[in-house]
Amino acid sequence: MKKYEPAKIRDKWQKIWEETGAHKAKEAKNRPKFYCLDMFPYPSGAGLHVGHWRGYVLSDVIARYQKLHGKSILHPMGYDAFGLPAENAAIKSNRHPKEFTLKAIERFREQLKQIGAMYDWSREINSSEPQYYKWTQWIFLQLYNAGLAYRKKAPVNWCGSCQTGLANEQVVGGECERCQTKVTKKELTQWFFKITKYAEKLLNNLTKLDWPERTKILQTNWIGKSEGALLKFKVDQTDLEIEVFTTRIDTLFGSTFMVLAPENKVVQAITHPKYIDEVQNYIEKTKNESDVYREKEHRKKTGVFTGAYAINPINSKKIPIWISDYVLMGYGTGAVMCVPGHDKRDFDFAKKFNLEITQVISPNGKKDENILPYLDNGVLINSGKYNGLKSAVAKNTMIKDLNSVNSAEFQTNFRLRDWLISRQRYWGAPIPIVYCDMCGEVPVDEKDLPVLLPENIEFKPKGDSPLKQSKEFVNTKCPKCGTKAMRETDTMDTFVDSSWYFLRFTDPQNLHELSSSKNINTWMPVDLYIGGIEHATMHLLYARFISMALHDLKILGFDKDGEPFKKLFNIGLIYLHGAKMSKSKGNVINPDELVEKYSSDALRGYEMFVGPNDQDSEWQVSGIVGIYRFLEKVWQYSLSTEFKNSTSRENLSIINFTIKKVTQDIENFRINTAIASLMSAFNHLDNKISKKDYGLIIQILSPIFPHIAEEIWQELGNHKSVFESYWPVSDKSKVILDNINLAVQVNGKLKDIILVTNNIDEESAKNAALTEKVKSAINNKNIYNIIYIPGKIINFVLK
RNA sequence: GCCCGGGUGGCGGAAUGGUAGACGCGAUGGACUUAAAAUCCAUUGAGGAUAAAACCUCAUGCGAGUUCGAGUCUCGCCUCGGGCACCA
Repeated sequence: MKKYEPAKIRDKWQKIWEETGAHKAKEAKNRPKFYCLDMFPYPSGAGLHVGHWRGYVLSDVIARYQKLHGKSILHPMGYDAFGLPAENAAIKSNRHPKEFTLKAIERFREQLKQIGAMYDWSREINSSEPQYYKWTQWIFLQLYNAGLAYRKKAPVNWCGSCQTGLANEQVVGGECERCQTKVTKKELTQWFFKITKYAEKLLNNLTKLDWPERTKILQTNWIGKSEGALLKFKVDQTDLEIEVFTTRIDTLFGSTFMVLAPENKVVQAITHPKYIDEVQNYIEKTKNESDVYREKEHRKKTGVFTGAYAINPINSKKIPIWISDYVLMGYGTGAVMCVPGHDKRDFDFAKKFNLEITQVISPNGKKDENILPYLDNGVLINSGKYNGLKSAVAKNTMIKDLNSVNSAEFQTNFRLRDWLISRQRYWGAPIPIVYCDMCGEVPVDEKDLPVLLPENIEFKPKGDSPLKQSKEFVNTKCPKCGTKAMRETDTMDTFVDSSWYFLRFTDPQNLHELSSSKNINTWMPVDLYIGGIEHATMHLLYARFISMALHDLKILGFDKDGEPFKKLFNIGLIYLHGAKMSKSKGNVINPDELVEKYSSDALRGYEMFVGPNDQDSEWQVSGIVGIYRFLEKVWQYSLSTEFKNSTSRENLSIINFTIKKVTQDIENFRINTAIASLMSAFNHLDNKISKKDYGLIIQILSPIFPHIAEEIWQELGNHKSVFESYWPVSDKSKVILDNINLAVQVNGKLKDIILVTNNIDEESAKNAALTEKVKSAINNKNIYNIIYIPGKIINFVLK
C-alpha cells in the first residue's frame, strides 16, 4: 500500500490545478456566480503567520463548497501594496519602497500558494502598479467632477513620526494607528472626500446587509446620527445670531448660559472689549494644545467669559456667553446651549464658574435639586406653559412653537466627518490635480492618466511631501490653458486604493476601463467577504462609500443600491499565549514549517478546527497533530479497505448522517464541528463499504482537505477532479433510528437511560422507563405528572 | 460613562429549553520495539462510597427567577476583551 506522503500529493495536485486552469474564473453560463473575496493583504516583510491563514482557508472552504454546488467561482487574490508601512520599512532597510514591496509580494505569493486555495492567479493585482493606480486616480477625478472631492484648509490629525496627516479613522486613542505616536493638530490645506453626503444612506442600507450585527453596530456608532433641533439665539445688543444644535430642546428653560468653541469665528465679533485680552489668551492657549490633551477624560473644565449675552428664545432671558475647549468646532455649530441641571459637562462647568443651575426636568414632576445633574428624560417643571409635559412630547411641541417664530428647525447631525485623503508621503498614488496661476486648481485629463509616481526620488519624510523635491514631477503644463503649472504633491491615503479593488478583480487586465460593465455586472456584488473586524469603521465604510458614489454617478451599475458586499464574515483572531499573534510581540507561528511537517491539508484543517471561526481562538501548538492523525487514518482506510459491491446498513447510516451534519455546518461557517463529525464518522466506519458510497465521504471532506481528497478520489477510480463532482444529498431514510436512547428523569434529574425502539408509543415508553433504578428513585411516592418527549426524555414528576 | 462580545475539565472547544463535556490535544497505564519515535488499546470533570463495582453528591463566572426540566430564557451583579468617548 502507498504511504501517505502529503507533500507529494500537494505538489501533484497543485500542479494539475494550475495546468488545467481549474481555478480560472469562468464566465457564468447558466450557472449562478459566486464571488468569494478575502481582504487583500498588505505585503509586509514579515510574511504570513497562522493567523492570516485562518480567513484564507475559510474562504477557500466556502469557495470549494460553492463550486461543488455548480457555481462559477471568482476567488481572487492581490496586494494592498502602497502605504506607510512599506515606506517606513524601506527607509529602515535603506531600500526603495518599490523594491521592498515587490520582494515582499514574491514571498507572500509563495506562502499563499501553500494554502492550496482555488485562487485565480491570473487575476492577481498590485495596487502600487501604474496600471492599477491609474484607476485609483480616475476614481478621484470622477469624485472631483461630481463635487465629492474637495480641498480645504483644516486642522488635521498630524503624526509627527510618520510626518503625515491622518484620517479620523486612523487615529486610535489619540495615537497614530501605525506607529502609536501621539497625534497632534496641524493646519494644512488638504483633500477630502465628501463621505458625509452619504451618511444617511450608509446608515440606512446597513439593515439590508447580511453582515454580523456587531459590525453593523460599529458602523452605526461611527456614523453617529443624532436627531434634534437647530436653535437661534440672538446676541444681546447686536444683530448677530448664534445657532446651536441640541437633542434636548425640552430642557431649554434650563439653559442658563452658552459656551462657544474657542475657534468659533463669532467669538471675535461678540467679545466685549473689556474681556478681549483674556479671551485671546485662552484661544492662543487652546490652539497649541493637542487634541489628545483636549480630549482627555476627567479633564477639569476651563473657560473664559466673553462679556456678551445671548437671549434664550423660549423665555427671552439673558444668558452669559463663555468660551471653552470642551465645545468642539467640528461638531454641530461649535456653540452649545448649556443646561447645567441636565448635562454632566455643563454641570461641571457651572459649578466651576458659579453659574446658575435650574432644574427643568424631573422624574416625577416634583422639584428635587439633589438629583442634579439629572440626565434622563422626564416631566417638565419650571418651564412655563410646558410644565407637566413629558420630554418626548415637549420636544415636539417646543420645536414647532419656536419654528413658527423662525427660531428653530428640526436638524440631524452626524458624527461622521469627511474623509481626509491627502498624505504627505511618497509611497502612494499621486493626486491627479495641477495648480495653474491662470486657472487655479485643474484636474488632470483622463487621457493623461496615470500620473506616474517618479521612482528616482529622496523619499525620506521631512514633514513635507517628498514629491515636492522632484522638479520633473512638479513642473507641468496646465491641462486647461497650457501654461506652466505645478502638480499636487500629496499622495492618496491607501484606503482609497483598497476602497475599490474588488471591482478591479472583475476585469483586472482591462486597459481602457476600470472594468467593463459586463464584467462588473457578471460578478458584483461580492457574495462573501472575509476579513478581520478591525476594518469595520475604515475600509468597510470607505469601500461602501466609493461603491455607492460610483453607482450613483451611473459609472458602475451592479446592484440596486451600490452595496459592494452582500455577506460579510469577520474572521476571529488567532492568539498565542493569550495575546494576539504578531511579529512585534514575538508570538508568531510560521505556517511554512507546519506545512513542511504536517502538510497543507493538516494546517488547513487545524485552522478550521481551532475554534468557531467568528471568535478569537488560542492556538494550540500540538493541536495540528490531531488533524494529521485523522488524515493518516483517512488514508489508511481509503487504501487498505477492500471495497465491496454494497455497503452495510450501519455505514450508510453514518455516511448519510455525516453528509447532513457537514452540509449544515459548512452552511453556517462552523467548520470546526464539521471536522469533528468527519472524525467521528471514521471512528465508526466498518469495512463493508462500496467505492461509490465511500466516495460520498471524500466529497464532503474535499472543501477542507482538497489535496488528499483529490488523490483518494482518483484512487477510487474517478477520472475527473472531485471538484467537478456535485455535492451529495443526505438520504434521511438511510439513517438508522430503530433503537434510541431515552433518558429517564425523576423530578428533572437523570436516573437511567433505556434503549427503546424509535416508534414506541407513550404508554410502552412509560412502562419501559420504570426500571429498578427509576422505581427506587421514585420510592413509592405519588407520580403527579409525566413529561414525555418522544426520542428524548421521559420525566416523572413527583408531588 | 455609553455600546458590543466572551466566561463550560489540565488545554482548544461540543451541546434546536431535554443524557453537560461531542471532537481533538495533553496526561496516565498497557501492547508492539533491543530502545525510542510512530502506531494501536484502555482510562481521564471534581468529591464521596466500595475489596471492586453498583451507587451518591457537586459542577457551565456569582446571586435570584421562570420551567416538569436552564450552559441555553429573564433580572441583578462580578470579570476579561473590543469599540466610542467633553458629539451638546
